[in-house]
Amino acid sequence: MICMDETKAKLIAAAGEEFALKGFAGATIRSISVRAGVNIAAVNYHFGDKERLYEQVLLAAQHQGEPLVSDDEFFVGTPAEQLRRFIESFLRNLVQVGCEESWPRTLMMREMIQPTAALDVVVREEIRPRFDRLLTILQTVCPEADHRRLHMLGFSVVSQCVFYKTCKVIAARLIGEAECRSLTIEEIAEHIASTCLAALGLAAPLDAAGLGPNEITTRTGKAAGTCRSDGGSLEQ
Amino acid sequence: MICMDETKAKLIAAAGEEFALKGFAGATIRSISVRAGVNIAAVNYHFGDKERLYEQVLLAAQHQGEPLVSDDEFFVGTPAEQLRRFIESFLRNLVQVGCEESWPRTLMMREMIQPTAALDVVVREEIRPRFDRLLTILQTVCPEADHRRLHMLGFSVVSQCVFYKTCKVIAARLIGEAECRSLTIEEIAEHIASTCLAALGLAAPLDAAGLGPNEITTRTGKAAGTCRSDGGSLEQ
DNA sequence: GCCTGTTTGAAACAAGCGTTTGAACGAGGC
DNA sequence: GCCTCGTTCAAACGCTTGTTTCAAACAGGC
Repeated sequence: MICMDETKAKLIAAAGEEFALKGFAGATIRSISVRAGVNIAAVNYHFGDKERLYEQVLLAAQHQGEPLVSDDEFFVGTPAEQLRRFIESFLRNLVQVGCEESWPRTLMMREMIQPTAALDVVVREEIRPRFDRLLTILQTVCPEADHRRLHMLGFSVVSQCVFYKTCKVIAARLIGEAECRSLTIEEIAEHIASTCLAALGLAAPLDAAGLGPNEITTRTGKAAGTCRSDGGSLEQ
Repeated sequence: MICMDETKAKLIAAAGEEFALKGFAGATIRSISVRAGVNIAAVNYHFGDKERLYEQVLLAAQHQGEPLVSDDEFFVGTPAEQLRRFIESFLRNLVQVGCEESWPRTLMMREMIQPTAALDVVVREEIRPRFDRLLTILQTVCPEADHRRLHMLGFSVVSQCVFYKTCKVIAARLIGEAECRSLTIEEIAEHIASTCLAALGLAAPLDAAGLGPNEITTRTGKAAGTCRSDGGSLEQ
């Protein structure tokens, strides 16, 4: 009884990376054991079999992100400010969890293709609370919208964030590895936030918002007629 | 020499579904052969080995979607109309290709997690041409935007479409299987298009656009100060 | 120091994998 | 009719997989 918990922890960490990298079927308990630096039999001794190891890995991955802040901490400032904060923390949480190319989120992507029972748990305990809060923000902005519309609005917000995780390899091939790596979380968050706020009418439209305040009224004629009298400042 | 091409085609179709469902490592050439209704040895005879079968499947998947229309056919109407058409055809192409839960797109999702050399080919021949056209539309709308901004704008558009494929299982768990299935491609496309157009200043903001024209000026005070004098009609 | 229960180690297990084999099959040319 | 060539088939081949085994190593209680 020297270091049972240490062996278990090493196995879960190694298995997380292996499963994320090669998938459940592709990863072997031999390669996992080697990566963890423990004996093959340890998997069977501590977890029973490969499948139960995978379950434990998913449960562990679930708790790797930032913990949910309290409602009082979350709903401060204007809806626009809340949305900005939501987007930035969501984005940050997506990209850099656990590092090693964020294996908990990669595992999540695999669950989206081939869901197991663990996905329901993660959605219930991690994803839905955050999504409900987003819906609350959106409802204060669009009190007339029905459920379907609110849901699609919520999807519009999260989809733009999730994209930079799920489609990263394609984005890199489209705009080049260099430019893709040079995009900071702050820059992306700022873009997504101003896009959503502009769509919701809480900020000036995008082509104007991207410029300095002095240039906002000097557009070249495309989309003429749209009002942008307030120069991109946030309301409320 | 009875039906060699037929056997190859059956194998590729069956392998596509199996690889999409279980991944490269998870699918066995035995299960593929059974699904195709051919002998196991046919895989080795026609393709050499499992890996080269996978390559052929990806190449075949690539040509399953709608073919690229000509520039003359694509760039008709106002930029707003072009964007609407792009979004709807892109969305339609994403969701219902090849049916059987769109295995070519599912295979693509697996490539995003574990890219092979085939991904570069697909990006070069299928994805980049479409993305470049989207950028062209966006550039006519935002002539002042630099490359980085245009790229992020493009990502904002495609991400909202891609979401309904990549994150479908989570979306279904969030809003319920019933509501998720009831969302039509037309409805989603309309939502995404009006979101993007509103963000770009080519349409009225979303909360207004979702209502009838007579209700647009009677909002309840949230986000007061935003201009919506033109009542949601499209410009240009 | 010895016993007890827990944890590790190297080796072996059956099962399933991708792949190969060699015979059988069937259509066309002579 | 017979030979040839491309294709299919059932069976077998190694090899790797997940899993099990059993002896050795270990800390703590007496």
